[in-house]
Amino acid sequence: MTESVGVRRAQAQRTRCGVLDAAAAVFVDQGVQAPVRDIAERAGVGVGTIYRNFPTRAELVTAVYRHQIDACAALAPRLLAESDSPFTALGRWLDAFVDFLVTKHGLGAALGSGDPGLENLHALMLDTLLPACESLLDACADAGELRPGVTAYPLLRAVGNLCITGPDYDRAVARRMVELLLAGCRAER
Amino acid sequence: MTESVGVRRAQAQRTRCGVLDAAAAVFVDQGVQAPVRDIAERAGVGVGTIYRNFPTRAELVTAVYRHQIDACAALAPRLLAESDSPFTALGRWLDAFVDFLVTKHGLGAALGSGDPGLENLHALMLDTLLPACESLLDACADAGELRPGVTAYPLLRAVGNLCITGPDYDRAVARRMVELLLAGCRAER
Amino acid sequence: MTESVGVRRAQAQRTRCGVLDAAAAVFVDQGVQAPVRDIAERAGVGVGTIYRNFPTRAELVTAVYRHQIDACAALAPRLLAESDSPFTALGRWLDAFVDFLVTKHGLGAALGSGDPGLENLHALMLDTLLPACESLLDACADAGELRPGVTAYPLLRAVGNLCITGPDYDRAVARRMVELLLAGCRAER
Amino acid sequence: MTESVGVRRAQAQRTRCGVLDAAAAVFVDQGVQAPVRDIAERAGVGVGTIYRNFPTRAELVTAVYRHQIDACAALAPRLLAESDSPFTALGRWLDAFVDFLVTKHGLGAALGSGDPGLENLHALMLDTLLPACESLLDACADAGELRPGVTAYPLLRAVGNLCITGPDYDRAVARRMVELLLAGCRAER
DNA sequence: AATGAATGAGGCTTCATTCAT
DNA sequence: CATGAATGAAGCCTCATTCAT
Repeated sequence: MTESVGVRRAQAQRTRCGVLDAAAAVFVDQGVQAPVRDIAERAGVGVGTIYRNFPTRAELVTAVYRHQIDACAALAPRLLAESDSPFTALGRWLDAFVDFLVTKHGLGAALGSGDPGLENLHALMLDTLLPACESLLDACADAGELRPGVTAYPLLRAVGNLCITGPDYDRAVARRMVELLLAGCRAER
Repeated sequence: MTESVGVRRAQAQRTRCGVLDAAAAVFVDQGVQAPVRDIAERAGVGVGTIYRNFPTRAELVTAVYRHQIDACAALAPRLLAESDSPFTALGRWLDAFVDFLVTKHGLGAALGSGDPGLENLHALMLDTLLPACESLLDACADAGELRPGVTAYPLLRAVGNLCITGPDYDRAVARRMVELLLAGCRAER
Repeated sequence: MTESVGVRRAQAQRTRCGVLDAAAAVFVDQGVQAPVRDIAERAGVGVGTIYRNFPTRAELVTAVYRHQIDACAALAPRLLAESDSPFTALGRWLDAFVDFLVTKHGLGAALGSGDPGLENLHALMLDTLLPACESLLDACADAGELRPGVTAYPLLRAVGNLCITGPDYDRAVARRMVELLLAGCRAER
Repeated sequence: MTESVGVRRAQAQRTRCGVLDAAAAVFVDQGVQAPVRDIAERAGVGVGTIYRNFPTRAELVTAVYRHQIDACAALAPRLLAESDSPFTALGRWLDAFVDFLVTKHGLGAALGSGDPGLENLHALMLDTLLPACESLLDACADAGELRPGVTAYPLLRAVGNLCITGPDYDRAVARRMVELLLAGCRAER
């Protein structure tokens, strides 16, 4: 009896993961505004299942990106330890962030859209990425490598915006633009 | 007879302008994907009138922004003549561009959306703003003030993206980020 | 003064004819349900002018075909006089009718549609073509060439229906089918 | 679990049938171009249900008539076996076809409309009725009862057209006209 | 009498969301 | 828990018709 409950829970967990995978894939293809039914189909479940697990679209979007966001945040201290200078670490970390954003296209637009239902995601990113970014910026500032007044939140938002790609403005271009922005953040010598 | 036709035409022209004003206002509130009916209501006309004057949404969007785009483009040579250095002129011109984009927020998102059908607008901006920006960049390059490899199109797209504002990321922040990007475009000494 | 009234009337008459010509042409291209605006454009007038002259679509349709209907009716006595036998005359007359119907495609469908607003046209055809057809049938009956029980009205309706053409069922096929129907109407020997 | 799914499917099937019945009824009243909403209302369902089951109007129309078309086609060999002569069988079969067409009046018009998108229906009729008719015609030809050059497709189209009924041109008249057409198809002795 | 701008009803279609099984 | 059929609001667009000039 207790066991069967465990089995059921495990099954539910697997369903949930399947939905997340499907949603991630569909978001790549169609953006975060993709029809719920498309996600359900890709996951091989009914739409009701999506709604049970993620009553709002924002919750789904948030859940989809939580893992990657966590991974990205966890990267910061590692890069800081590995790199020659804090500023180099910051550059590498932003590269990773760009990769994350550009791969999941539609996310950048979603973040920038000001959609009130996406505040969860926004909050999530703030909660995890902001501290990570701040730690890097602090290190840069301590090393005298950072132009004064550069703060984490606007920087992340700016990078997020720069990663809204399209035809003629692809990942490579986005990276280049982030590079330029970063160059502008370096303390003048 | 001829006169009354003229009167009618004038009235139609006024209607058309009313639609453009309404559309501009609604675009600010809701973005360029706002329902046609909302625009019609704000303009105090029927939806049919919108469709009569602007058969496709792209034509409406384009018309809404055409004047301001033209004005912005015309600013480039003037600033170039007035300013101490080409790079200063570029900075001022981008400020004007930012003002334009931020005021009409939704335009940035529209440009970044990759929505086919908005290619008219895209083309319009390329046709008018790209040459303006290029003239400034060329002048900067001639003066040795520009980091090699910075070109007009990605720069405009990037600035457009940086101007997608929201709560906690307003016009002032956007300006600041564009400033940093621009700083990154300056040739290192 | 009286003259200028005459001039105005003549002008109005010309306008009316222009509309009729345009409508006829548009009906050939798009059928009798073509948008009023298309007709107005083709005629080079405003839609208001159409409505002034032909308050209902049925009146316009009727007017468009009146001349040709009259001509077709007038053909009957001529063919009867020219032909070897009344049945031959009937065949030729139906050929002319088929040509009329098929050329103005959409008319057949219109007649068969049972559209209550097209009863004028229906009445017109009855008033003019029915007597013509009856005269031919009577002559055939007198000559003993007609299967008993064949009457004008159903025959005209049937021919009208047979002339609803489409891809893979064109004028030539329609003619052939009318021929077969006619063959079925000939008295058995 | 499996059972409840079965119940749901059965319910869905009943809904589907209800839609088909409603559509058939509405088509009789208003023709196959009737507004989707009218069909939905008559069926007591939402418009979405119509679109779920029949994404295009053509699919709906096709489904509505499929059963009867199949039944009609299946009649051909039976009549051929039962009847004295192939030509008699052909006559009886066309009678059945006429009954089918006249009862669902709107079908004839649909077939004759040339509306693209209704090609499914067209194809369906070709696929099922054409071979049936051809088998009868072949038998007639073998028996020397058929006028040379009479083929199935135009004949079916012609009969379809003859069955576009209206006031003063009802089922009985349509039958009579088809009889005459058929008489014209009989080989002359 | 002619014009054509404006209107808005009406039809189409999509999809987020609910709920009975 | 999962399902997916059903719903209907919401957008889109077309065009018949009116009416001020």
